[in-house]
Amino acid sequence: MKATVPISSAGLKTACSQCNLQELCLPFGLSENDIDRLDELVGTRRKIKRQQHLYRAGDLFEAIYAIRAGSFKTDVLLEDGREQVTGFQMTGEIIGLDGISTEFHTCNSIALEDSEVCVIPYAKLEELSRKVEGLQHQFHKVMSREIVRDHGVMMLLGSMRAEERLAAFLLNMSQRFTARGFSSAEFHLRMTREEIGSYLGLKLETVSRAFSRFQDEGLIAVQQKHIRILDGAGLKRLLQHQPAGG
Amino acid sequence: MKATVPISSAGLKTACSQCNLQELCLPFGLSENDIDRLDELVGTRRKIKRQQHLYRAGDLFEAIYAIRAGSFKTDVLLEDGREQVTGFQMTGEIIGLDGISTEFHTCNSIALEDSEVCVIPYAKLEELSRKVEGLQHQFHKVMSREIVRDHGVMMLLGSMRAEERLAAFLLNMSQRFTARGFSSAEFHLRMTREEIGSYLGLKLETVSRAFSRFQDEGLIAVQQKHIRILDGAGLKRLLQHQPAGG
DNA sequence: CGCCCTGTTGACCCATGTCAAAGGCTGTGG
DNA sequence: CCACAGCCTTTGACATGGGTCAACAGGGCG
Repeated sequence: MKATVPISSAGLKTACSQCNLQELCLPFGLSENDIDRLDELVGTRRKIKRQQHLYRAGDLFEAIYAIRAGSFKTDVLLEDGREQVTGFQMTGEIIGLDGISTEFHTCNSIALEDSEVCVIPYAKLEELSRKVEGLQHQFHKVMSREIVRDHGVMMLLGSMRAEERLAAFLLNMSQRFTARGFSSAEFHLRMTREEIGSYLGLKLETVSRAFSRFQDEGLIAVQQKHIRILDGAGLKRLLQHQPAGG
Repeated sequence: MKATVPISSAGLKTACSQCNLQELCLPFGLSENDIDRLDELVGTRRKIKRQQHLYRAGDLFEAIYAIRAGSFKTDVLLEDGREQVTGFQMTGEIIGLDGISTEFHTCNSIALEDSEVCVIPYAKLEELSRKVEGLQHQFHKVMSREIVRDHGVMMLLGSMRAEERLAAFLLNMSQRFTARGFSSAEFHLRMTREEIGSYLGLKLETVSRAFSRFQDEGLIAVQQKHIRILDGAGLKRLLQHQPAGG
């Protein structure tokens, strides 16, 4: 039952103007006119199978990517094998920005499920954003938003205790699913407990125990990767007034 | 003994083309010609006294700043009073990038000593970087470098133990002092143990103890904020092969 | 000169890591 | 369609790194 017509993984033409992810992606806030010009820019799509790398630390940087379907994690590896997951990305989000700095990627990007990205050649993006003010501004916002997000993660890792971190994580996921038109109360996590733990600076057992405790307290219902939020306000309450940890 | 001629804190004209921090700052890599055009852009300088804010979370974002003299910390505050220091900045570094995302700053920037910054009005920067390709590229690199740096901090906070964090911090400071023409082996920290601790996700007592242990082991000599690195290789060794912590 | 802020050190404790075992899901091959 | 293998998750028992609390010391500024 394989596809009888082999489809080149890099052969599909993309069109931002046709895409229903506009609101979440690089075109956000641009005029129709400007979005049409973006179409020139975004070259091809690329399919990435679950567990495969979109790029690796050390790869030459040539393009940034907009996630068209699926989801990814980015991570950094230390020589001794320790892994730090630096983020989870969903549809409409832009990845690869780390590569601009040195012309080489500094982290790995791995698909959490079969996924598809729009390839945005970076040289072309710079060129076009010199002509299209709205694009320039939106691109800067995307980068700045990444910086702000990173600061939030630092806050999480540097100042919050295990349960606060997980609560913040769940609320963040919920909000992002909502923005994509999915239920805010019920969703399917694509990553393992170990990956969540790495992101949150915790061991997988600690993550698992925190899930169990949340469930015992009636805040959520967990079944493997399937999460149902029963008491979002309760989760939010966890984020405040906690005695400072770690 | 006050200055007899009152100097407006915002009245001094800046010139990148004259500045000896070029190599570390926004002009890096630009042609002489392009740097001359930067001079139009960079409006004024502003002096900030020790402990004063350059901007606060919630302030309207209008400009980014290049540090001309002195040093700063940036931090994020939680409602319950917890503070996370997100970075320490030295001469030539650019601060304020967090504000692009929402038009409002999301963190506080506080001078660690009497300092001076060059004010770079953001609207003008976007305008000029549409005309000057090199400036555009350099600005993007600055933002990307901040993202990469943040990932490094996440690694630190998420995967390293207390002594590794401090060793990484000291090596990083050493390297940045070197880049500024100061000794790599001997320097003066501008921040308190508490601020270092907040940055590294540790309590001040833990930072103090780690300093003492490093001293006992002959890796460094500490006297208050004055640090002398005696065995840089030893510090580097601490960063590897450590059993994964926290 | 004295106060206050910063830093150091000790004793104790707790949150989270470590190690271990077992159960459930999923995918694959027979 | 079933059985098996491997991964993921959960849970328990125990260990420990770093937090907490407290006392004190040094240095700089008023």
